[in-house]
Amino acid sequence: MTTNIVDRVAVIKALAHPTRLRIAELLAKKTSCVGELHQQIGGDLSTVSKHLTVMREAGWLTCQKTGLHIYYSLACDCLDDFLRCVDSLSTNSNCC
Amino acid sequence: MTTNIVDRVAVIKALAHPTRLRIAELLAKKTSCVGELHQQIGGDLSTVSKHLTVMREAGWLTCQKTGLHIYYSLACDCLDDFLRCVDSLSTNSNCC
DNA sequence: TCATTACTTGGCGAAAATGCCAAATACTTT
DNA sequence: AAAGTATTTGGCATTTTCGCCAAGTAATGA
Repeated sequence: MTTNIVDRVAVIKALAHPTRLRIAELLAKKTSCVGELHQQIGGDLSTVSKHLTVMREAGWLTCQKTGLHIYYSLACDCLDDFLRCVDSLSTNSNCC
Repeated sequence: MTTNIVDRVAVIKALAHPTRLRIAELLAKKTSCVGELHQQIGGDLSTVSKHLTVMREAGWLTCQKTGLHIYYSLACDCLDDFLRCVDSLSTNSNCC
């Protein structure tokens, strides 16, 4: 199958937001439910929930329902590689 | 220095667009000027130019002026790793 | 200097993303 | 069944992004 550029963009876009990137970092450390993430992040709980939906639909997260809680986890083990690449890009370009 | 989440998001966001991702792929194969990229991509030339500015300011691109042309190149060697991570995420999540 | 080629910048309407509130759903406990 | 807890969904105003057009800048050549 051909690598669809639309799917790729959806994945990348799902991390192209400060709150969602923060969520990814938090979930890389510890599987959590929406309420726990909300405590770290602030703002509206429903906003956090919607960010989680975006990330889950893009493929970054898996989730598991246990009683009243829904626990979210990072679905990949490549976030460090991904961010290593991101951090390697210098913003101060000596260009034309 | 602390890794600033705002800078990271700017880098990620710069690739979170179908045309810009396409540009990254094209430039990974071959250093090109705006006109050459425009031939591959279509649309308005000024739009392509603006996408290049976004990518350059984020750090993805370097550029070099030679006469009338401005040649753009990928500034990193980690695009493959980056995309490998992106492609590893399955969209069809078997979640709640 | 004038015309041409290559590219960028300004501006603006259209589309998409964001965040908050209110309401709805789902499960548990009493 | 009713109340309580955890989370999602709907809706909407605000902000951001996008793409095209027109105009501007920069280097080259006649």
